[in-house]
Amino acid sequence: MRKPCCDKRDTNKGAWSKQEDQKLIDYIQKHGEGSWRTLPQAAGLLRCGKSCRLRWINYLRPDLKRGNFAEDEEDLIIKLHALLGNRWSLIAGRLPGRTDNEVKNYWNSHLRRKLLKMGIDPNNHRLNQNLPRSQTPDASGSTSSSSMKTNMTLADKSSRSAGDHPEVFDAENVSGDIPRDLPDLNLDLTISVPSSSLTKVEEEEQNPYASKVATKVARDIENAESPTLLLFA
DNA sequence: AATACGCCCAACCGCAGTGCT
DNA sequence: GAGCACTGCGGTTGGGCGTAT
Repeated sequence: MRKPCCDKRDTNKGAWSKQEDQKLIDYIQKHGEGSWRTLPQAAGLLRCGKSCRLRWINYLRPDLKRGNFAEDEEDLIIKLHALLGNRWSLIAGRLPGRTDNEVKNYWNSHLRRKLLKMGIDPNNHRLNQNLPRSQTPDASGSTSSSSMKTNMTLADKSSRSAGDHPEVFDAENVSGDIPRDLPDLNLDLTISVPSSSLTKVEEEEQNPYASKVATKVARDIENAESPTLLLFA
């Protein structure tokens, strides 16, 4: 039996106060991230380490981009979800300043619905035959989303490489039972990790978190069995 | 104005992965 | 190799808020 991550009797739960936020920020600015288990006590917080980590990553990190998702971010999420499924941390890793939680919430509250409205099954990114397609305004192409132009190239490529993501776009099936007016995902993924002329070390100094995520994403992509994923590299 | 309803998002929970002893 | 501690991830929950009735 695993011990709980903290003694729940002595920890606060629920929304964070400004004072708690400030304590956490101050502590991390002084000592850096990590050691989440011991951090709360060291920082004088009555919180569980996991809670501190989540608060920092999802809300307090200085490099976070707050506010609405841009259209190109939406497109990218849809494309990445088609390839990666619900691997939110990987998807968020390609969206500078966005967190996995934010992406996940945005997907569940906006993008899922948007795809459904367009007659696309958000789980497998295939056209849902039970839903009306052309009647819906979005499905007729009124959407300005660049991802919905007709282009099957990458989907074709990915068809044999879905590998451990059977839920992803399967063009082999598509060719058989999906009509040609399929709104396509234009999986031409050209967005890259924010680049700069900085060296890796300089980059890490300026933005340690983004750098860490970028490294992890690159590693995950390299390790991915699916050749499709190499397109991100 | 009061209530019901639906949506959004921060936070929690449990499990899996990884590294250390 | 086993056991443990710690971290990270994805699914889920619930409170707050806006809108509809």
